[in-house]
Amino acid sequence: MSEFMQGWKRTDYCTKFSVDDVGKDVTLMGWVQTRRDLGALIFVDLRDRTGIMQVVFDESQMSGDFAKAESLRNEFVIAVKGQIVKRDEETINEKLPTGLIEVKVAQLKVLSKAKTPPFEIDDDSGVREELRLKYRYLDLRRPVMQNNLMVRSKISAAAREYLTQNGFIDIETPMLTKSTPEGARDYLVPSRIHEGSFYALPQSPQTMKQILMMSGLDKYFQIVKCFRDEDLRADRQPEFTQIDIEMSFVDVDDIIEANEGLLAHIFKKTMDMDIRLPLKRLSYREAMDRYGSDKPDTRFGLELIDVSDIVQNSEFKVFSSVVKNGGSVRAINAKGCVNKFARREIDSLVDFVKIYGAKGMAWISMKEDGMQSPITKFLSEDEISALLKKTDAETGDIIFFVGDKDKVVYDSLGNLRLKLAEKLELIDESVFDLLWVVDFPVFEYSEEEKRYMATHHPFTSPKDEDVDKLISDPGNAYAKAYDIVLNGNEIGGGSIRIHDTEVQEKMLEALGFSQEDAWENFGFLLEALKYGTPPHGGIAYGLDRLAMLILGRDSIRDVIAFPKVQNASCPLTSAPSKVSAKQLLELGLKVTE
RNA sequence: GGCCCGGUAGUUCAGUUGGUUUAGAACGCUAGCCUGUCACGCUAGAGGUCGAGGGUUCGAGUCCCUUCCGGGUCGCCA
Repeated sequence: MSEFMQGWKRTDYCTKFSVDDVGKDVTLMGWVQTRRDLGALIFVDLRDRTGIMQVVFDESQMSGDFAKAESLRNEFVIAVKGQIVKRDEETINEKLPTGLIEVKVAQLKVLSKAKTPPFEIDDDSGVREELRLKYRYLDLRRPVMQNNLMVRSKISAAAREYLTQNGFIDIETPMLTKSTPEGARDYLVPSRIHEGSFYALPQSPQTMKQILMMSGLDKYFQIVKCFRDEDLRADRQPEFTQIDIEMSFVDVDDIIEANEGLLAHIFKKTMDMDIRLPLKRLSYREAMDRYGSDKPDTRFGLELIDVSDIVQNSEFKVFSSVVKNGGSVRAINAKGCVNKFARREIDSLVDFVKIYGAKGMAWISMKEDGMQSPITKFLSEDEISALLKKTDAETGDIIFFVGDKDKVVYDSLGNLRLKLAEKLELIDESVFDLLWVVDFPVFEYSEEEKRYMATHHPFTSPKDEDVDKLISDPGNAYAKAYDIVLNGNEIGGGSIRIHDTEVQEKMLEALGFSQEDAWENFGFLLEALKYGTPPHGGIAYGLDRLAMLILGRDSIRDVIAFPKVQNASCPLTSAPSKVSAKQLLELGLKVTE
């Protein structure tokens, strides 16, 4: 049976002692990391969240407690009373920060025994994640995971500190709220009182924070959980945390400026890193044309080159027809890669771009003994030399070409660019590359739904000069929207919102809402707009993703204490689960097997 | 929903062309010995439905089919 504390008080964490404390009587508590049993002498590495202290049990100097010491096993929770002593010269452990000292134990309490854990609690255990998540409490004992959560805590503390000091008010918004069309699928919560009706968990507090601006609260922030019932990814969870911000009487530059201050504060406080302000800004158009992505990683080159004009009248129909149909042909020059990619690897890159909808990928390999390419035989000499000139092709290079609709070209080459950079190890992992992408289009055309969809969301303000284009020329309307990008990852995004009823109604009309639907879904917002709305806008950061990048992790799950796996279940609790017939009946739901 | 990768002692893995015995190794675990270990050491030992089900075969961890689980990704994520 476990022993009890019985008045024992922990003097301090295991690593808070040094040679200055030699001779002191202390009480330490923690977990048994390892035990080294030499017979009449037992060493235990005692672990807590700060690290390790070696404690020594010497049979000749302990009475009944020595038998207890012999029974200790890994992950037992113990309390020891003893004296800090200096280690002999030859027994100093330089690997431990506390390696100059140890605790000579006089008394031991076994506060809790432990089963043998299913995996070892150390940093380099490459244990199946499934198992780690099932026994998350053991996984979280690992120093690396404890550090992840502590750094995450520092990030949110730094954000809270900066925002509070700059006059932002922390306001909570409801978790049980109204389902909205557009955007992600909602998590729904059935109402007991209103049979057949549902609350939705918020995808973001978007409309609420706008209403707070209409309420005159001016500067708002919240570090808040959001929910989206969509498929998971390495950097996407169904519930995640946003640093959500909104300000009144501002335009794009004001928000960007305030957020650069916030980012600088976070990087300073969490990593002691100074970031150079103002940050780079790229327009959406430029980002797409140069990098094929609206979240470009600009830590390396391999930029896209538009060669549409060269091939638009070519006999090579694969290229000329896509240009005539409004698409484009673009290229990436993989400098000096002729000898790095064998034919088989080029073929696998061709397969790679097919993931993104490309029907194929052409290439010209600039070998020393001449060009090798599946397409040069279809092109005229003039076309070939123009292509080589425009792509700056030299001996040793491989030029890749994709011709298709712009979206496919951007997706394929944008991702090929990242793939090449990874294969060629072009990325300096120690660099933090922050930039703004601005001037997003208001709409994207959805082939699937045969209508325009909001690139950002339906409350995003068009640029002042593009208001009239919402209906007349939606494809060419640009928005006061911006994303903040870190190393090729979108870590936040926002916009100036529409603060005018008429513009908001036009926007909803352009998105295909009837007057009636618009009012049914967003009536509360449309009505509120009419009562005096300040120009306002804001931003929301993905805290999990930011923490992941700052910590250099590949998975968002490593910075979330209790994440869900790919099928959106929780291995620890087994959520989601069946509920009782009684619970279902109370909701007016049918009970089925 | 599609595509790709994976699942073999508690853990991480090896397991050749389908055939050497009772499917191995390391770590972990159990027991014994050990007063200066810190990757403690030494000795002995336990531990397996090869994810599951079906099939082919004289013979399946290995080949085929189905299925479950995990990871990555496309679609999706205003």
